[in-house]
Amino acid sequence: MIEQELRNAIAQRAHPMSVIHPGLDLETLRQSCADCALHDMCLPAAIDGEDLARLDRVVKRRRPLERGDVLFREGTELPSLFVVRSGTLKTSTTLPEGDVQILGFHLPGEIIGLDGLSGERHMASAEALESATVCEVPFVRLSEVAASVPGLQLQLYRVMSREFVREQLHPVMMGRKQAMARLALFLHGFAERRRSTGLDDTDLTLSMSRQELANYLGLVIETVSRLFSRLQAQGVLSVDRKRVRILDPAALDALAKGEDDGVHLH
Amino acid sequence: MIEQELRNAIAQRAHPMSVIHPGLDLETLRQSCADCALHDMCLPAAIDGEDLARLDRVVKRRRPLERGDVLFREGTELPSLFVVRSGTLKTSTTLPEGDVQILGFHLPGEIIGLDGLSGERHMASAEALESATVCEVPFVRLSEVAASVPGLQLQLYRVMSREFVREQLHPVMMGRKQAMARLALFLHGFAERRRSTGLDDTDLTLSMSRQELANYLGLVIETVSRLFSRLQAQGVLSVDRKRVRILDPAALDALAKGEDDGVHLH
DNA sequence: ACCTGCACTTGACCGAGATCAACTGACGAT
DNA sequence: ATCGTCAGTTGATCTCGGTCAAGTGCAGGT
Repeated sequence: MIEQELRNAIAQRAHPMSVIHPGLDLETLRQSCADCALHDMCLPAAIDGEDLARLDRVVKRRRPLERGDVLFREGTELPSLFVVRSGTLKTSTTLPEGDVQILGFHLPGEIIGLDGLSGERHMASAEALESATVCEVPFVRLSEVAASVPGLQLQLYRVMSREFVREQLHPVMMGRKQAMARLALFLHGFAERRRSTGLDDTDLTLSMSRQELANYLGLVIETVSRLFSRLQAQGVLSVDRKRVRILDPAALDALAKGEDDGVHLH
Repeated sequence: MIEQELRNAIAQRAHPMSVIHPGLDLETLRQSCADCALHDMCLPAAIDGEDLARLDRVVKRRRPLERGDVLFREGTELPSLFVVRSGTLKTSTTLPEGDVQILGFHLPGEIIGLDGLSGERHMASAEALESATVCEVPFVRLSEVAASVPGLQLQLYRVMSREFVREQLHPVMMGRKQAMARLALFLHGFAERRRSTGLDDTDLTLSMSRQELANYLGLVIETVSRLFSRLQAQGVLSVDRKRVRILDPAALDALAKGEDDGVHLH
């Protein structure tokens, strides 16, 4: 199955090791939307022929990012959408009180920059957590093309809606859940998102720091650390720095639902 | 200033008393987008002439809703956007674990139903908290018109983005803040949203129950009750059932920022 | 006027998670 | 190799908000 092969290809590209070979990335840069392994989850889904070529023309293939590189910063004008092709990025915003809130971590195949689609400016910043590659789609040019390609128009709405719902539900659930359920939910979702792009869903590399993860989950770093220790002690995970292996997915799911974690305190 | 007069008109319409006179609402039903007091914050902003007339043709003016009436339910197909013209509505969704989460309360001038813009089905339910009127815009027809009216297209993106950012930030802040800051933030935002449509921003009628408010804020009902009592004791609010008067807006803002609330415990 | 019911308030207690603080271990520079 | 730094872990204590329980007061029905 050719689609599966493409998925394997992107899986390799997404691996941190791959960016060591610049040749691979140059090849990526030349690639068109038609050949992209992410094709069916990205904007060009259900588009082909001349319409696809028109979309392809407004997509900029950007050069690889290194850890710490900023894709865009809050307040940036002329916003663009970005599609993560490999690596991991984080988006964050500055709350009115001045402290930074991490809004999400973004894996290959995911779209970031929707916060700027009012056409004015980005409300969030995006930064690479490791070596990464992205496609850029300037929003004004995208909406021009979309206006005359109904399929793209629809897919754009669909993608926006998908993100809209995801971004809306996640923090709400986070706010109500116990600390353990939040972490389990995050790990579960992380694994699932990897699986959906054909990556290994049991052997995870958390490219964000404990601090960043804690911030995202609305917890303090000490709590996150304790939770990882507990999950390892219970045999649910094996944790070594950023490398996390899921040993008991069923137990993780149960914890994510806020069920019994085997530690009774009363 | 004619615009101010229109704002006063909508202010009266939004008042619970007004719906007792059906004549007023029938008049509302006949109104076109061009005459609407909400014109400049709604979809037709920056559109006029023939384009506005085309938009007007796809807008259904719905009959008044009573408390408890459901505008749409999760899973509904053929989703529409709705603009609140008077009254208050709530949107809610059912979390995977089965319990209901209130996503927001919606005042005149606000748009709900964006969760369904993938064109498939609504992810949330919307229900009137008191007598209310809304305009309905079937999403498929809106996107047809938008495709050929660049100004509407842009405004649609802008509105979606506005909601996107608002819905994204609020729950995140809620998840991190102390209980008092959450309530203060809610009251502050509520007052501000009323002011933006020309309504009184110190004399609030919270049409949702304590239970609904607690659910929205991620707190239990007892905590919300205690917070109201404390705010009244501190002279920040005067609270009488659903009627809340803001006596000290500055203190409320300070509390919303998570600052000292005058009660030292150490 | 008197129940009855429901929304809300108030109080007593307790536990999950924050805070403060000390410790460990990986990694880079000298 | 040794030090310094910084990320992460672990422990002790405190506190905010949840839980459980009792009390209050408005509203609708007979």
